[in-house]
Amino acid sequence: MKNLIASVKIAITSQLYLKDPESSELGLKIVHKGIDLINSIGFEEFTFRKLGLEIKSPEASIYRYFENKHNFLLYLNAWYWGWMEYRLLIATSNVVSAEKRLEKAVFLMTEGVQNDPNFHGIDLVKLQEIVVAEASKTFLNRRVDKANKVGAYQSYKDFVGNVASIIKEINPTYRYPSMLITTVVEGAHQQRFFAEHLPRLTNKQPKPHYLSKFYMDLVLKTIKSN
Amino acid sequence: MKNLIASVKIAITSQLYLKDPESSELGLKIVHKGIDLINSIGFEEFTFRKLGLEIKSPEASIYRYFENKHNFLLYLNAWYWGWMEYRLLIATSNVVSAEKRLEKAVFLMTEGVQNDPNFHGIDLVKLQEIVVAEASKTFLNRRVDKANKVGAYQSYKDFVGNVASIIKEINPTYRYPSMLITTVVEGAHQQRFFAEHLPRLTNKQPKPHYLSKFYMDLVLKTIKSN
DNA sequence: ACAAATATGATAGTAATACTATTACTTTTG
DNA sequence: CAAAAGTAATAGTATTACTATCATATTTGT
Repeated sequence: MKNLIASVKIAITSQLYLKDPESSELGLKIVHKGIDLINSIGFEEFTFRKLGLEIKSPEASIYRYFENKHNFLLYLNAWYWGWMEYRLLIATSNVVSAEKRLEKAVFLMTEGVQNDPNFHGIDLVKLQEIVVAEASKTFLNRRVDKANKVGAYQSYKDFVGNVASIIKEINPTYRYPSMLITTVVEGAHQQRFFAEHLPRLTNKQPKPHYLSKFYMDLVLKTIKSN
Repeated sequence: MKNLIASVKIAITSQLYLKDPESSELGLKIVHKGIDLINSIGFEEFTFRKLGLEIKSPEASIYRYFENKHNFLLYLNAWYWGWMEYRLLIATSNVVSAEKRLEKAVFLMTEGVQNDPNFHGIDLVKLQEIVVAEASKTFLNRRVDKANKVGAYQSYKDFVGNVASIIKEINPTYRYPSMLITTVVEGAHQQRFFAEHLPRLTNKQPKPHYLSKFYMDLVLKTIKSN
């Protein structure tokens, strides 16, 4: 088997899979084509049977990697936030000004992937679209506490923790950094969805980066005065 | 049949049901017990078969009122926002100061139902819990455009429109009122959920109304300066 | 008061989903 | 080169998300 592991590997708790999908060709195919399929038909319509037809492998083979489609979505979500942590690290290292680092973080949280659209063979544009449209389903259900216990949301928490410490640098007395960050992350996702489907619930602007500007303005005003 | 319609009726597009559930005893039972059941087992686990067992009526009878459980959730959501509009109207009428009206609106959007817990026989505390935990599923799916066309989100849009016009009164040049409001509404829902299940993603405080204070502060700072 | 319309109950049936199980074949590896 | 591990092929099950049919009960208009 050729080496499938590149220099940077996104670490994901082994509790989310039965067998590491990055350890075999079939596993990688499941992830890559799974992203394509969820992106094209949506998570509700997505089944392992359909994915099996796509990759020309039986449904049962996919079940050897993931217990069910919910865990597959948890896996993709964890991978996404692991990758976001990595991007945050790169974007902020060697930047002295905390405010500049915060700006980079907000940009990452609110804007779509642009360059670097492929990493470890994963289509990052599609993966991000999945996270925007489906990620809230990873926690808005009765399995959330169990999933949390096995570390399903660890990389998301770490990301939020990292941005929170930037805010603490800027204003050490500010009491709600995590609340503010998750409001921005989930808010930005919703606004992007609304802009496409329910425009009256948002205020789409023609100018580039209006979303990150809106949220950056909101964050700075909120944490600075008082 | 006795009169089931009280003085104020929440108007809901007839496209969301096959037969108006407020027009019969069975219909009301479906709605009341349906709220109880979704609240207790979650929307994924909820089926019309289970609800049928609860109300001792066959599954098929429920299908005469709602095409499927997704439309049932849309109906509950529409009802909730219709009721919120009504609450907003009551809370803001005869209040001269726009800022005071905005404060009341933010309070409604971010705090849990407290008094008035029963309206038309509907358990509003449970209904609100359902909206917090499940409402995003009403639009985060492939049927959103179809549902939007038949007016499923009308009362939510109206509510947002009403609050937006208060913001416009305070700052007529502010460009993102709807974006700001939906960020607050969806954000507050998420924070309440996080406080219970993923505490590291929020900053829960022991003091009362910390959520509405956080969001009121955020809104005022955002719309005022500049 | 009574026929017609309407609402509900009882029951059955179907296609698809979300899995589990078994056995056979094919690679990889020590 | 044999044992172990991975994959394919196939079949089977319980549940879900409906649809259909027919009998019975209730309401309604005249």
